[in-house]
Amino acid sequence: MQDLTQTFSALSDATRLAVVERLMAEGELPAGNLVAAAEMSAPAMSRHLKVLREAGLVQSRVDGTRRLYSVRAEALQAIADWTLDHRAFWQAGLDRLEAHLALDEKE
Amino acid sequence: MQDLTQTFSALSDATRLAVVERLMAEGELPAGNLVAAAEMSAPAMSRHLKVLREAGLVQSRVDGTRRLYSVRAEALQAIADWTLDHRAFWQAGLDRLEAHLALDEKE
DNA sequence: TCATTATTTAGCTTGATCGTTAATTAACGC
DNA sequence: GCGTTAATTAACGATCAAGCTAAATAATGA
Repeated sequence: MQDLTQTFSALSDATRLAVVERLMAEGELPAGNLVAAAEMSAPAMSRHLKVLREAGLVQSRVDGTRRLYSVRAEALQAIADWTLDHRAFWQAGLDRLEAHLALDEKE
Repeated sequence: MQDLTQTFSALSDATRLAVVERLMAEGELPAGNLVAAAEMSAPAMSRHLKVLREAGLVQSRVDGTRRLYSVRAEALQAIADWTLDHRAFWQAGLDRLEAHLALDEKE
């Protein structure tokens, strides 16, 4: 991973954010599957995936003729850590973090 | 606040990320102070502040001839919430979140 | 009101980003 | 090896981001 600005830059595009969210929800997916979901040519998606790769947000592995993409936890950790470092700011008064975690417990 | 991509886009520039971090650390500051810290013309910084304002990351209030800028907690919350929504991903195995919070306790 | 200080807006230039189609690389099965 | 499928790279055009200088706006204070 590099600096946070590169991570944020990678996530500043709707297509790329959607890809990351989908990979987090569904796990490893081939590039072709991601192309099919986005209304976009394969080369365009390939370029987006390259941006995500270079930012350290996703990784790919070869599976026959396909390339399976998945999210790199470290990159997400970096963002989470940043928000936690500045928790004093967004946590004003009531403990939102606790509330959020409590919500998870119920699920 | 709008969508997360706009928030991420605003933070994808080193100057703007530095401004946000400084405002979080030092609180409300006049635009001129932010210009002085960055090696950049006043118009350039003004434009950056506009981007941050439009993304909902900062707010400004008038103080005589100056404008005092500060961070909007809601925007930071939005990012924190997003990471927490996908906590299952970056939290792999050991509880990093707990570790981070425990660190805060010590301070 | 007039000069000063603080900040933003306007106009311009340069470089990056995002999409397209066409061509290339890589791995598989026959 | 050859054709097929999957994905990337190349090359191009259009739009957007970020810097600058100069000009405009806003509030203060003599």
